[in-house]
Amino acid sequence: MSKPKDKRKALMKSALELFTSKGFDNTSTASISRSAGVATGTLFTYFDNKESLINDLYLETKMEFMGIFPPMPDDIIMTEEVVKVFWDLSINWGLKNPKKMKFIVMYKSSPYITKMTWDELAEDMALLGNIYQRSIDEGVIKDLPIEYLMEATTSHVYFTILYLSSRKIKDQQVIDDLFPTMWDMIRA
Amino acid sequence: MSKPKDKRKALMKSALELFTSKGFDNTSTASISRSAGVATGTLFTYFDNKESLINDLYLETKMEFMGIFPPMPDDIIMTEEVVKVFWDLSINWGLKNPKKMKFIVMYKSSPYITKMTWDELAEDMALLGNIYQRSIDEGVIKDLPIEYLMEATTSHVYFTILYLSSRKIKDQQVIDDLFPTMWDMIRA
Amino acid sequence: MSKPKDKRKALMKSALELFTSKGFDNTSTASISRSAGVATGTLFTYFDNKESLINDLYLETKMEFMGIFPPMPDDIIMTEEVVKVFWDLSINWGLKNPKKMKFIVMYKSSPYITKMTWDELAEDMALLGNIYQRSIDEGVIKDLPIEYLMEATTSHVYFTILYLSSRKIKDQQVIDDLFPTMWDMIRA
Amino acid sequence: MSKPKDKRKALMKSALELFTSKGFDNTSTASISRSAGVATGTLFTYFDNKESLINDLYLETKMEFMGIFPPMPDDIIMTEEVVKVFWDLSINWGLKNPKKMKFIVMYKSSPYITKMTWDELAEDMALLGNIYQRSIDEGVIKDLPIEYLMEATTSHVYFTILYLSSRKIKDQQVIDDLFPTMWDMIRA
DNA sequence: CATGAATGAGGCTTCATTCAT
DNA sequence: TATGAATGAAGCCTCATTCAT
Repeated sequence: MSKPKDKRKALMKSALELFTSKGFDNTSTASISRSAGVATGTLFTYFDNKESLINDLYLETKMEFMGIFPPMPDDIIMTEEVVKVFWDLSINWGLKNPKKMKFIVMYKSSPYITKMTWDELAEDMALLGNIYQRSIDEGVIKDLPIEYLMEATTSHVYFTILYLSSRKIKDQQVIDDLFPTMWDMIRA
Repeated sequence: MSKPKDKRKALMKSALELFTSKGFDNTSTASISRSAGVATGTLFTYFDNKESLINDLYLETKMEFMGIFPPMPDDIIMTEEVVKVFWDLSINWGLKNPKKMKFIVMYKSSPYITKMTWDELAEDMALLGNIYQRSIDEGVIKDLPIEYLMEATTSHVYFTILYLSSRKIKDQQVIDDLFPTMWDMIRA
Repeated sequence: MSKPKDKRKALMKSALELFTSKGFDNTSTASISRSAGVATGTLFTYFDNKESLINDLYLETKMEFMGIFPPMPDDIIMTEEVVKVFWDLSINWGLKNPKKMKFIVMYKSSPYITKMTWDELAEDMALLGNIYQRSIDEGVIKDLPIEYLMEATTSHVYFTILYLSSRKIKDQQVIDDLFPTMWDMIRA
Repeated sequence: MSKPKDKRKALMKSALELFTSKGFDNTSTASISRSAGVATGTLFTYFDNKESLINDLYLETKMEFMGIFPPMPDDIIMTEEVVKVFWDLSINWGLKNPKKMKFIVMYKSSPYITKMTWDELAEDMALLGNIYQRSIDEGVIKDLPIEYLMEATTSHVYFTILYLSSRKIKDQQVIDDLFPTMWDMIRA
């Protein structure tokens, strides 16, 4: 007797696997079901439709990723040490979860982003935005549009993870060595 | 009467338009033909198949982009001034050709890259690689893996174009202001 | 409600009907589905593709045909009486199943024969070959290449069925009268 | 400067080649034109359509085949010697023109036979029919329906040619050895 | 909740034929 | 006559989704 939600998890897992290896459109819902060991119809008892599955998968993956960051004091500023902590946490999570990382990137440049997801992203932005603003005010990072800085750093982190992943590099030393590209990019 | 190759051009144009707005898989060959004002079969007199159309479109777009860079002396080094020239040329072409830019990015992370295209890219890389190597040797940029530096800069340029495009910003002043994120990222 | 496999049977029946009346290439999968009263896609839940449908239809038809012959003692020889039994069984089955007969003939000269089917045929041949060899050794049939004799007789039986079918002749008397053309052809 | 009708001949030749190797439906008119070294449209200046080309090709091939038989006295009878002459002529022509032979067989069991061709065949039949009738009356061949005997012999000749062709056998000795299967089949 | 056979719209591609040059 | 680009109907097949069990 399988626990309730077991099948949902299996479907999510298969979906992640297949979407990242074959792309959204070359992955049929039937293949996801098959790979998860459930019937074709079962997928639709857990998700309204394929798009919904993709969005749910994104939301949960994103939440898992956001969960790795420790709570921050309200008045934190982006010093080199602080940014290095984020860098290490992000890169290491990405290297341990390459498919999840790839999925997040794929999703963001896909036509599946819905309004809901956009709102969700905006929320993240708002929180982070404060930190960036304060850091600019303190003169520790460049005085450029906040959105630009946020997205540029995010983008650079993703890029670095993809670079290391594809070369199967896991050395902390390398991660340390690459950090200055990040920090110099934004520091004042 | 229409000039020869007129239809081919129309198909290319429609394809660029539709692929960038709806994605490769959500763009049917029929919709491309319709949008180009030709019969469904006509597309296949100019391209063997959908994949072939995508590859041709990439190759021609890439060539157009590469064509904007002036010839360089063999012993050129990546000083701030030199990098700034590339930055300006790239960003401005990207802003004038946002769809072409988007298409290039889309293509590179799609499953449509064929061996031919990979070889073509490898060639580009080899040429640029020398410049990076010399610059590292001269101590003007960071001593990090060449591939990392090349891809990171490329990625950052693309990101910046997408950022500016989506906000319809065309100011040279802004482009100048953002340049330090690029240069600081790699300079020694 | 319909019994399981009802649709498969209906598809097979329609396929036999259409293939024999219009040929393989002038029969669309859509027309088969329509004629069977199912949706276009349904055909493909029972058969991988058109070729597969044709092969399955052949295999099942061939098995049905082979099933009409009684088990033979291992040392049987092709005397006139024995050959007459085969003649009667074959012709009568052919007259009762003219479409199936026509289909078997069509299939054998089509490009749809796959390796599997060839192997299957080779097996039949091997079994029959022994009988022919023994009969030659005993001097009851002509001493000619076994393959020639086997194929010539098979071909003559098919021809006779087609001849009688197209004229709607079912008389046992006629079948008896025509038998000597067969027997004289091969007897010593 | 090519003679008029040169292209027509080239088209006929390519058509024979392609039809016999790939079948009617897997041979496009474009491929015939290409193989004949003419433009796609040119085929349609010589033939109304594909079907017409097939019929013309059949008619000409059939006439060539019929032309190999020497004129016969009006009161000829099918003695063993006479039949042997037909057998030798037919088989040898078939072995020298395997594609033409194959084409004739293909055509007869295809959906391309039109009324015109049927009429043409009926004419042949009428002429030959007299010979068969006289031979039956003289008691030299079996007293069976004339059409049956005519078609059975024709069919057996075709079969033998195909058998020998596919095994690349050209020995006159073998042809002689196989003759009794033919003669015994019909002789009284 | 789970199943999986069934649906049918829609996608890619082929090809006989036409027609302006 | 000859050309070959252009046409668009038609073919095979896929797949998200439904629904009776």
